[in-house]
Amino acid sequence: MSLPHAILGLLNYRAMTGYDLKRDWFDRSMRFFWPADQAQIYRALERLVEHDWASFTVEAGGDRPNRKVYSLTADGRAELTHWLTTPAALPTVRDPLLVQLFCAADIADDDIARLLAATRAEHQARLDNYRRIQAQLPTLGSGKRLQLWQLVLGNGIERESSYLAWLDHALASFSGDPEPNGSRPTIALTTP
Amino acid sequence: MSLPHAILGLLNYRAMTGYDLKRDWFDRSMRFFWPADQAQIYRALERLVEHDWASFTVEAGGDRPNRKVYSLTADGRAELTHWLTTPAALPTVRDPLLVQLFCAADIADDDIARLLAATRAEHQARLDNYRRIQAQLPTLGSGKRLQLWQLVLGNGIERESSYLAWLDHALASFSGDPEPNGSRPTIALTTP
DNA sequence: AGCATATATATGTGTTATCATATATATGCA
DNA sequence: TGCATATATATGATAACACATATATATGCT
Repeated sequence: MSLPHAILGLLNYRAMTGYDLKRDWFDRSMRFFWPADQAQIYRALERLVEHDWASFTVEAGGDRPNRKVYSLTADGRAELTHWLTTPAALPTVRDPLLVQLFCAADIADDDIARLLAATRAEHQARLDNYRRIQAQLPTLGSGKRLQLWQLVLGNGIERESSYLAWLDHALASFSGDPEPNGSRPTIALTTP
Repeated sequence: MSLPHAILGLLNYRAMTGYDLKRDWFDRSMRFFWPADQAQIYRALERLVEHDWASFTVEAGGDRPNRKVYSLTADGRAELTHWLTTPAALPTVRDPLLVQLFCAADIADDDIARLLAATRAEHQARLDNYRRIQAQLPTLGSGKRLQLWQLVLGNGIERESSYLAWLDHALASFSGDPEPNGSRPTIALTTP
């Protein structure tokens, strides 16, 4: 049930339409740690209203389509506070690359190295993107909110950095070249 | 479509029933990077047969229920090789804790610290479990297969270690105590 | 004797997630 | 003029995942 709660959390910042939620939050930031498309957002809003966690008022939009502006009810605010202070289940890991490696005993080292290199490029791109966002974060908020956003972004940067370090370790053992030493952080991948 | 391919990869090791797949692979190792329950496995096997990537023979099981023993067809072997050498889409990140932190501006630091500490305990347990498995891995395989399994497990260990480092950083900024220095690896969570 | 567990497969159902399409109007650009 | 894009909501369809239950038999434990 994280999507409805995520939306509660965003509506707590300000009252919004489904369109606003998607454009201002899911397309920009939420998608990096909880993606949802338009259809999911509108259906989640319906469910929030059913639970009486949110309500909406219709604003006739002159030339534009009518806007359904959603805001939290008292129940919704209580539910949000409860959810925000209750530990959630850990995310399940589901990584196709690990499945591929697990089953790759019959694949040539060269092919494995190519697979790793291609994956590396995508993780590097992700990390670069996170760093670009990090550079402009301070212009988008301040105070505790900024602190929290930096923390969340920091998780992504840490995650991708460590994935890249692991990929480099893996690449070193499947490509002909010996592992260049000193350039990368050493990681503990062998039995202690 | 990773689950059918994962099963192709396992059937490539040896011909098996759905029950074997679950008991010997999904319950033990696959679940750490591609979980699937019994219903999903049996339905995936049906799909493999439809695609003509696998076929089965029925073994009358005397006292036990009949066994449908699945093995790869030539097409299935070709499909597996192709999949194993083709880069897959990166896993989507969907982490409830990050949603909670992103929306936690109105929550007291103490409550945030409690949330982080509870999550920390679960990630620590995961890491401990990975390390236990790592210690006994060499008894379960050898050669290239062992090398690959160590690599996959190393990914989990690296992932959880780095998540813990990030959590410690986060905890330090939300609990009263100043961050004890020197005990933890420094991570780059501030703008360069 | 009764109960849990193991072997083995099958199906029903609900929830989430993804993708596509429908509707209606306004603005800006080539 | 025409086409893409933005504003705004709604729904249909499918795939993937999760959870529960059904069936049938054997063994081992208390």
